[in-house]
Amino acid sequence: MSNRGSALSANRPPTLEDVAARAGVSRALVSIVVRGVSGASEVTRQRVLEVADELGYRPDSRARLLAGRRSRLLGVTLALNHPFHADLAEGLYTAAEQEGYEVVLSAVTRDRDSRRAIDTLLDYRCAAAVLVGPLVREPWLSALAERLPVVVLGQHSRSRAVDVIRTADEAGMRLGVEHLVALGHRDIVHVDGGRGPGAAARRRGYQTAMRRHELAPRVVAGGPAEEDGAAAARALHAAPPTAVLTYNDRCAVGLLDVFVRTGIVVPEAVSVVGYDDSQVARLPHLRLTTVSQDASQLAALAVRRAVARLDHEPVADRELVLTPHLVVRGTTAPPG
Amino acid sequence: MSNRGSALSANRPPTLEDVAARAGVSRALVSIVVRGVSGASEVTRQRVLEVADELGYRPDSRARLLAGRRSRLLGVTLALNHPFHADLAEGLYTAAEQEGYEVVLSAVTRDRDSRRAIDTLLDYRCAAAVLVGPLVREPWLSALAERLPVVVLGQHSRSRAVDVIRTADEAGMRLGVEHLVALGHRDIVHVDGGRGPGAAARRRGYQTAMRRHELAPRVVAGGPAEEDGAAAARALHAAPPTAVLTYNDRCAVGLLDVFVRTGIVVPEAVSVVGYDDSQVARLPHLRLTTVSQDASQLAALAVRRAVARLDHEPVADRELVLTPHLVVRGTTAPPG
DNA sequence: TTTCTCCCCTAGAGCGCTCTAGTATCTTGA
DNA sequence: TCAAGATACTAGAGCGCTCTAGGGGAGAAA
Repeated sequence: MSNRGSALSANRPPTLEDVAARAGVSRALVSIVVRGVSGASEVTRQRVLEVADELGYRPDSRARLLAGRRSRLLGVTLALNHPFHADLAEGLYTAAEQEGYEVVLSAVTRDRDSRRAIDTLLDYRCAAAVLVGPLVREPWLSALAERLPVVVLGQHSRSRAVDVIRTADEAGMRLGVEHLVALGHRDIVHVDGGRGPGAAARRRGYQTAMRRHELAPRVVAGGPAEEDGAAAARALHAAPPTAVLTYNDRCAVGLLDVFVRTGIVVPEAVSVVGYDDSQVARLPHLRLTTVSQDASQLAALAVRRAVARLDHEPVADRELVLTPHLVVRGTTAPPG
Repeated sequence: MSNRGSALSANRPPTLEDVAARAGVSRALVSIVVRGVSGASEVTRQRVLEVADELGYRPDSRARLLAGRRSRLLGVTLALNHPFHADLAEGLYTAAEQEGYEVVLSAVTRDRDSRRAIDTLLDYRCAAAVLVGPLVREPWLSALAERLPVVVLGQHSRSRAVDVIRTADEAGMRLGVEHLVALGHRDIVHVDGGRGPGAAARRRGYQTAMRRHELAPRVVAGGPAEEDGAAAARALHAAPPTAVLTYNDRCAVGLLDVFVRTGIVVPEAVSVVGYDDSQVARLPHLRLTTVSQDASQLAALAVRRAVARLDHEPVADRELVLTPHLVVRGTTAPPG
């Protein structure tokens, strides 16, 4: 906002050199001050910061990244347009900042696959990668993990080369089943996630919990998106159960929509439980009962883990599994 | 994948220097080859590329960005979790690649405002900024535009300092109104977007179009999200119109949901038109009639404009306004 | 032959920063 | 009094690349 009277050429943003010249100290000292490390007297520190502010100095990320021994850059892949990923990304930004790291996002889209997304991160020479988006297949994942610490966030991975931070999907489904059973339901269907991340575990958790209550599991093919839930709802129309647990919230939304349209009243006729507690679940007109994964905690742990690896701290377990909890809202009730 | 037998130290990724040494040429020549510019014979070009591939060489973005005169980096702000923004981002990636630019995303979240997001982009010294996410207020926007070319994408801006690529919101609403009028509707309500981007223009477009048909405009307060549409639906319950145009698709989804729940059948009792043609509108169970903004074209034009500014090409108009078109799906029909 | 091009290639500076090694100054203790 | 240690600061190398200036050799023109 100021920049007045300085000897800066043209429109070029001020550099350390400019600040140093104006403050009458060396470039190295300014570097020390702006990084906030020790080695400068309080008096000079103040003066340098003042000058920096006056010139509108902002450190150049590229140069900083290039010069530093450790890169302090966290690469994140994610699928845009996925509410839960958005929640995680939000948490990652916050957590990374607290640890003194920067975040660079790389989106996975229809014509930009995970490998492309990861390559971009690699080109930035980020210190560690957090994979929120779809994973790359095994030989690639391990190869990646050889180059930098890799944290898989929010989904399971067989790979023994990466860290995994996720919630216990089986336990989550059990919570859902138990809630419904406690309400008096016995005819409980699971609309699954097919081959989606975590789908197998959730299916398994559902089946185990059902058997524990001596109930017959009934799985209907679903998927990760609204349309999959909608399709499942239509498939269920002939013989609707009294309750449904879906693979995720988006799936639940599609299912709910078709239910409502076809005159199946929720929760009076059918109870519905989602999974993720993403922002849609909290919408006042939906009020979806759902299994909550604490996105910000997951994100914080992922960042922590990445930093731990970078600092070569000892890590007890590759996999960190959080216990989810159930958020009861308006889509579940005793069977009518 | 190879890297065998090279004299590379430890785990350090190969550099230009490594490739040059192995190929027996200078660093500069390798640079020429990997950048794909002229100045190398076909024979050496092949050999260098072979060696580069063999070593698994990938250029270091940080260094490349730092050394180059022009940065070839396009900064993009966006709100995660907004379907239309995701569509735009997807288009930006594709378009930027074609122009030989890289994209860096900076998310705007609840505790990371637009200014923070933009500062991050600035720290990367990107060549130009494309603002998809919420805008910063005026003094800031102009100040930003003084430092680099700024393209506002998908929304209006008063600022004369920035380029704007968007669709004609007024025309879009007129299309919606005209479609409904042609179907025989006369009692048409607009659920508006409040102070959201483009909301004023859409409201105006609706009002103008209604008056042109000698119909009385009726605007109900809405907003950008599902819950706003839902609230509007409840507000309309006492005296439902025969048709509704909403501010955007998300708003329409919330509205539809409440309509369906309260027994208002769409499109038989009420027709609904959304805005954006985002991915939700295309969901098979929704099949939302909506005003389509061609995200990939918008994105391509935004990139084109940014590059034009960087190349100092003459630009006719600061603002480029595309004509939207209507996508008729299943939520509109003649009044019952 | 000489000179002028053109083509292929290299040397080396420099982008803005970090970080190691070192210098100068000030304390402190015996 | 001087050595020993802090403390405050600086010089300068180097991160991996791009890009300008220029070298050298081959072929064309004079």
